[in-house]
Amino acid sequence: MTAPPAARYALLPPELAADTLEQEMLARWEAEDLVAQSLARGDEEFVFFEGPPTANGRPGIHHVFARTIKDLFCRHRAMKGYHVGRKAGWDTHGLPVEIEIEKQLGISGKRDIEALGVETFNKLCRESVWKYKGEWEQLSARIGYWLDYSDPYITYSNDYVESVWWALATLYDTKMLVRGHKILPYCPRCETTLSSHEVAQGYQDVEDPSVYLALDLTTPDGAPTGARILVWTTTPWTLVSNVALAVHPTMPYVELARLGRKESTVILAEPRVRAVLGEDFEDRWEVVRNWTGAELAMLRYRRPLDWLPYPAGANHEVIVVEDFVSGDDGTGVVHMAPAFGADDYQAGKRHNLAFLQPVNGRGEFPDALPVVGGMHVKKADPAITAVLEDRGVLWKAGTLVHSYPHCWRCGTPLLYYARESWFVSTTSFKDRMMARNDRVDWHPPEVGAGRFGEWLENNVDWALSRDRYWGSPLPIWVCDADGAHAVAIGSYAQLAKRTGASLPADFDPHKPYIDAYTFACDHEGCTGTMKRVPEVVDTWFDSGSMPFAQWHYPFENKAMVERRYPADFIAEGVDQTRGWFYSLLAIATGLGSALPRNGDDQAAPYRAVVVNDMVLDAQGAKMSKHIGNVVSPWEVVPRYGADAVRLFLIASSQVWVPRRFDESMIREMAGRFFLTLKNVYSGIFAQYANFGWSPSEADPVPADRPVVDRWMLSRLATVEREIDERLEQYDATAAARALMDFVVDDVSNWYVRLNRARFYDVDTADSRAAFATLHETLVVTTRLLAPFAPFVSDWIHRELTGTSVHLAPFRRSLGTEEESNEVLERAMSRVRVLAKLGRAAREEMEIKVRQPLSRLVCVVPDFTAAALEDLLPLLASELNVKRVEFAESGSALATRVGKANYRSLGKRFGKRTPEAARIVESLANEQLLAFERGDMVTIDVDGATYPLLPEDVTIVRHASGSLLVREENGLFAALDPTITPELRREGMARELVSKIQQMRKAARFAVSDRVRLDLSGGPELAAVVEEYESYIAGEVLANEVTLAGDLAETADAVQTIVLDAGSVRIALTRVN
RNA sequence: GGGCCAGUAGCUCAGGUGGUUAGAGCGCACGCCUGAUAAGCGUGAGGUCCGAGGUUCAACUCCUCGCUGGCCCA
Repeated sequence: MTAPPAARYALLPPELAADTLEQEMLARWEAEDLVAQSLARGDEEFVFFEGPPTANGRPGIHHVFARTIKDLFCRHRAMKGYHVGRKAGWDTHGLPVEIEIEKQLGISGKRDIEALGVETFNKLCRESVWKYKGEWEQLSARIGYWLDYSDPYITYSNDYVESVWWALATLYDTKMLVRGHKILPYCPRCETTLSSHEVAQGYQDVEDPSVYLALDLTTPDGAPTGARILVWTTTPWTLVSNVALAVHPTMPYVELARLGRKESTVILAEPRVRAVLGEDFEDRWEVVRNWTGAELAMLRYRRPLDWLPYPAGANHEVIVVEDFVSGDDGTGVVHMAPAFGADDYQAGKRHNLAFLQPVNGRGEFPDALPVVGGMHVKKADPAITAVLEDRGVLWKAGTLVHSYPHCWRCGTPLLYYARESWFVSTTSFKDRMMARNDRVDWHPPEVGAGRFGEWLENNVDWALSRDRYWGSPLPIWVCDADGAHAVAIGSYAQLAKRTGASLPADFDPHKPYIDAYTFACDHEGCTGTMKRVPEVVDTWFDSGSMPFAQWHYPFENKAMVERRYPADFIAEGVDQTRGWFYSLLAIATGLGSALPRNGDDQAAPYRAVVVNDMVLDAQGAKMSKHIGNVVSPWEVVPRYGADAVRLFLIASSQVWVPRRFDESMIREMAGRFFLTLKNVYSGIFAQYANFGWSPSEADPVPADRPVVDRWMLSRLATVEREIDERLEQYDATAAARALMDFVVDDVSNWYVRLNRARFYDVDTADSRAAFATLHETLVVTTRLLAPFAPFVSDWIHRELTGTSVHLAPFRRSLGTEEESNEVLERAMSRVRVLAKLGRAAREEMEIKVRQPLSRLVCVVPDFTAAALEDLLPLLASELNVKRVEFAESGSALATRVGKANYRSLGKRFGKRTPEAARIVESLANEQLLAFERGDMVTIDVDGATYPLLPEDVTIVRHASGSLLVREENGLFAALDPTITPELRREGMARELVSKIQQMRKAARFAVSDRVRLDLSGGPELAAVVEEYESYIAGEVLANEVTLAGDLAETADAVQTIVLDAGSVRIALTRVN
C-alpha cells in the first residue's frame, strides 16, 4: 500500500473537543441558513406547538431536557418529509413577572404598586421579560434546538392580546365566561389576596379555639327529633355564616344516650367517639342507634346563631353528604360556611346553599350585627363562644395548636374569603374535555389517564381573573348604573366602534391605558357609562390561546390556522399538567367550532403529548438554588458537547421518569458510544478509504458481497426500521438505545473487528465490498443519529456524502433485496453465541486464541449445518480452529436430553405439572431419539398414561466425549483440546509474528518499513521457520529470514523470548 | 389525607399477555490483542427482584396491606 493521496475523507482527530466540532457545525449551519432550508421543506404538515417560556429567568438544564425532546421528534418528522413549523414564542405576562419587579424595586404589594403608578410598573414589567431572551436564544442554538426565532409570538403584543380578547368574548357570548365567587386566602391588613405560592411561605403554628357544638336535629318540617348532632370548628366566627352541615356518605355514625339521665341523645361519627367523649365513654354512654351519613342527610338542624337572615330561594340548615368529610379529626360532622371555605363553597354550589358574607375588606363584622358588630373576626371568637354557651349549644370549648397560614409580609392570620371573580365555566363542558383527553396519545399513558384524567374528573370552574396589573386585560365593560349591563369586546375594531373614535396609533391594550376607554351603555333607557372591569386574566389563558393567537387568528392568517391546527405533537415537563396542557384543552374545548377541526370528536388541541419528568442532581435530590446543586447548561454543554448531553438525557432512562444528572454518567454512556462511532469512522473507514476508495460502479452490488456484508446490511435495515417505528411511537429512549447498541455491538465489535483486514486494501472486489458496506452503514447510522445528536452526525454525514444529514431522508426506501434477512440475522446471532461459548472453553483450558486447534463441535437446535455453512468460516477464524463440525443425529457426540415445556404441560397436568416435568426430563436418549423419528412415546403420571406431545418437550442435544463443552440455551460448543505437533508449530509461528510486530512497534519502524529478520533457537524453531517462512516474512515485511547462529551486531532491535520450545533470539534490521 | 410514578447486581438501567437457568453497560478480578493504539476484545465473580400476606401446578410479573423515595393535589 502506498502513502495516501490527498484525503478524501477528513479524519476526526481524537483530541478534537466536542465543543470545537459543534461550534464549527453551528457556524456552517449559520452560513448555510440550514434552519430555514429545513423549514422550507416538506408538503404535508407535522404540527408542533412550542410552549412559550418566560424569559425573565435563566434557562436551566431541565430546559435542555424538554427542548431536546421537542427537537428530536421535530427533526425526525422533518427528515421523513413533513413540513415542521417551529414558531418560537414568549410568555410575557403574569404574577412572576410582577414579583420580579417588586423585588427589583424593593417594594411589595398592591399599595406600593399603586403608589408607584401602574403605568411605570407595567413598563418595567414589559422590559424585564426580555432580560434573558438572548441567553435563551443562545442556549437553544447551542444545544441544536432548531426554532424559528424570526417571527416569534409574544403574549403581550397587541395582536396576541386581540386574539385573546376574541377568545374571551367568544366564551362570554356563549355564557361560558361568567361572574362568580372564589374562595381565596386574603390578608385583611394588606387588603389583598395571596397566591398559593405566597401562602406556602407563611405557615405558622398557632393556638386557635377548638369548639364543639351540639345542635338540635329536626325533621324536614321542623319538629325536634330529640337528638343533637355534634359539630366541631376552629373558627367560631364563621358560625355567623353557617348554612349547612356536611357528613360523609359512607362513614358510620352513632347516636348515644347518657346512662341514667333523661336528656337528648347526641350523634357523631363512630370513629370519633373515643376522641370526643373519652376513652371511658362506655361508663357513661350507650349506643342507641346506628346511622349512615346518607340517613342523616334526610334530616335538618337548627343553626347556632341566627343574626343574619337567609336569602330566599337557597337551601339552609340542611345536612349534606360530602366526600371531603374526614374521620380523623372533629366529630365527622363539618360546619359549612360557603363564604369562608373552599370546600364549603364548592359544596354550596353543589347543593344550592345560601351564601352569607357579612365580613368587610378589613376583616370586620358590620356594626349592625349584635354582640360582635364592628369587631375584627378573630377578636370576636370569645364573644361568640360566650353566646353559644348562653344558648346552650356549646358542648365544650378548648384550644388547639395547629399550623395556619399567615401573611408572609405582615404576619396577620389569613382569612379565606369569597371574592368576586370571573370564571370560565369549565365544569359545564368537563365531559367534553374528558372525551378529548381520551383521544390524546399520552406518553406515558398514566399521566393522561391518571394525573390529568383525575384532575379533569374533579374539575372546578377556572377562576380566570386576577386583581393584578401586568396581564391581558379582561375585555369586559360593565355599566356603572346597572351591573347587569355588561359586554365583552372581542376586537380593537369593536372597541373603536363603541367608543366612537378610532384607536390611536400607539394604542396599548394594557392597564392603565385601557381603563380610560369608556362608552355609553346601550341598554334601552339606560344612561350609565360602560367601564372596564379592573381585572387582568390568568396568564395561563394567554399561553393556552397560542394555537390561534400566535397567528392573530381570526383577524389574520385563517388559512394558516386551518393548516396548522390542531397540533400533532407537543412536549413539556410534567409540571405543565395543570398548566399549559390544561389551558390548551380547556380553551379549545370551550371555543369548539370557532376553531377549525376542533369538534368534540377530535383529540384537539394536541394529538400526542410527551411528558418529561424532572432532572435531579447526581444524588437524586431536587435541584434548587437554595441547596446550590443547580447544574448550569453553560457549564456542562461545552465540557461534553451538546450531542453527549442530549443523548444522555434521552437514553439514560425513559423521559417520563425522574433522571439523575450525573456527569460521570454522561462520560460513561455517551462518551463510549461517540468514541466508538468516531473510531469506526476515522480509525477504520476514513483512514483506509483515503488510500483510494470512494463509492463507484466498481463496488460489488450487495448480492455479490460476502455473507458477513449481507448480514451487516440486513442488520442495518432492521435497525433503521426499528428506530423509525420507535420514534413514530414517541419512544425516544428505546430508539436511542437500539441505535447505540447497534453501533457498539454489531458494527464495531462484530463487523469491523472481524473484517479489519479487508480494509487494508482498496482495489480488490472483497475490499470494495467491505468499504461499500461500511460506507452505507455509516451513512444510514448518522441519519438515524441525527435527531439525537445533530452535530457529530452531520459532520460525519457531510464527509461521507457531501450533504447535510438534516436534509437527508431518515429512512431509505429499500428494494426487497435490501430488506432485512431475518433468517441470516438469527443464524449470525447463533454463531455469536457459539463464539462466546468457544472462547469460554478456551479460557477454561488456558489455551490462548493464538494457538490453533483442530476442531469445534457444535449443536444448534433450530438450524441445520447447511443453513449455517456460510457463516462457519467466521466462527473458525474467531476461535482459531481448523474446522467446525456439527454433532448430527446419531453422532456419538450427541446425547439427547428433554427439557419440559411448563406452559404446555401446565395446561394438561395442573397440580401434577412438576411431576410430569420431572418424568419428561428423565426420558432416556433412546426414547427421545425414537420420539424425534416420530414414534409414539408415553409418560406415566400418577398412575395414568399420557402420550407425549411435541409441544411438551424441547429436545436438546449435548455434545459429549473427551471434548471441552460449553452450553447456553440449548446451544453447545465443544472444543477439541488436542494440540498436535503441527498445530504446535503453527502456534509458535503466530507467536513469533506477534512478538516481532511488537518489536517493530517498539523500535518505531514505520508500518511499511521492510526488515531483515535473524532468528536463533533450538531445532523446533528451525522446523517452524522452514514450514512458515513465507507466512512470517509476509506478516512482518521481512525481505530475508535467516537462522544464523550469530546475530548481526548491527541489528536495530534484538530481543530474546521464551516459547514452549525454548528461548529464541530475534534480531531485526531495517533495510530500506 | 388523596392521586400518580419508582424500588431488580456496587452504580445506571432492561425485563409483551404469569412458565425452564432474571439480563445489559459501567465498575471490579483475571486474561487476550498490539495495522481503531492516550484505542480494541474476552472470560469471570456479583441478585431473599423493597417487605408481608394472598391467588396459582407455577409470581420479578396478578391481587391486598405495608415500607422507602419522588412528583402533584388537598
